[in-house]
Amino acid sequence: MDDVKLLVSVLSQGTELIREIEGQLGLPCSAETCKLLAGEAQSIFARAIAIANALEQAATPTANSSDSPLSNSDSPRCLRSDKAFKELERSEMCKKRKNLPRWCSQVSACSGSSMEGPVDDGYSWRKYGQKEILGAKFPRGYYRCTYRHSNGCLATKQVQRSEENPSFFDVNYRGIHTCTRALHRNAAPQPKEQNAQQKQTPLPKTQQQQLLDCFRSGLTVKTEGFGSDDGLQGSSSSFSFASTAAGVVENHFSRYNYSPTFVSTTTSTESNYFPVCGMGNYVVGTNHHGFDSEIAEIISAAASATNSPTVGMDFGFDTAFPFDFP
DNA sequence: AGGATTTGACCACA
DNA sequence: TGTGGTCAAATCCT
Repeated sequence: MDDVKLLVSVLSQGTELIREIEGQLGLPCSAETCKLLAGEAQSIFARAIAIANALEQAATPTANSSDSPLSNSDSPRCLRSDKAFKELERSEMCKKRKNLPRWCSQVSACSGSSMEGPVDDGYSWRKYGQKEILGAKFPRGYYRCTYRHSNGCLATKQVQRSEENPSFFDVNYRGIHTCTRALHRNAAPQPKEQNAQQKQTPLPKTQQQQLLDCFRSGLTVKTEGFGSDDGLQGSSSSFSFASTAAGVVENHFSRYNYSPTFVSTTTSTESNYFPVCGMGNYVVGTNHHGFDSEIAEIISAAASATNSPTVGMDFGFDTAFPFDFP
């Protein structure tokens, strides 16, 4: 039942956003704001779909009653011995994690910030482990959602410094945030763990706009390794955004392990983050084909727009990948 | 004092 | 049996 409440809550947030967009429509020069809000709304509704999917899975007769990926906090703990319960919980969690969507991204260590981790991705993470990985120069850090216990959010991520370029971090995300806190990250109490790299102070609207414009103007879309229409039919596909001004932004997607690779080398000391959370919304359940076709549309639009590999950002980057500047 | 991080130990899987 | 992922007690930080 908590899951249903969560779903209602998320949908309400979406409705709020739509209202906000409506309010913006009459105002001059609000197109960009509308786009941003639309992106946010899209992300929220994708989250709602994820929750609905999870509810459906939990409702299927074959599903274990405690198999809800959203909440296991209300399992009948009192009916079992603590140790037995923990063992059972562990094995159930193990099964669940196997089915969680995964995707990875590469982010830069924010210049001027601590080198302890990549830039904020908009969510609150709590570190629960670190391990030396065989053959790897740098240890891997294990993080889970701060609201794991309160909201049953199973999202986790693994952060490891890239060996090729130690100023970048390889971040592996697992699971989708089912907590609603992330949507209100500015309002919610933030953990102190992110230190300098997490500045939660919202940017003034104009500054947000500048960042977005700056990012857009410096982006190039390259289509790599695509034949024609069958570019996405293979086992993997990729395209990249290369920022000629500020650095490189790359995305690599594959059918079974989407790997959006965002590399931001913005010189801004303000926290910025790419919507890896939004990306996650596209790998919910079995919606892979929808995501693929969306990418295919984007790529074909980019390819047909011009023979030059460089196109403007108006092909819908912020629709497919809504930005969010805290 | 409460929450976050560290780190050794445990467990599942290949 | 080795390795990666997670747990949980100890410790740190605010």
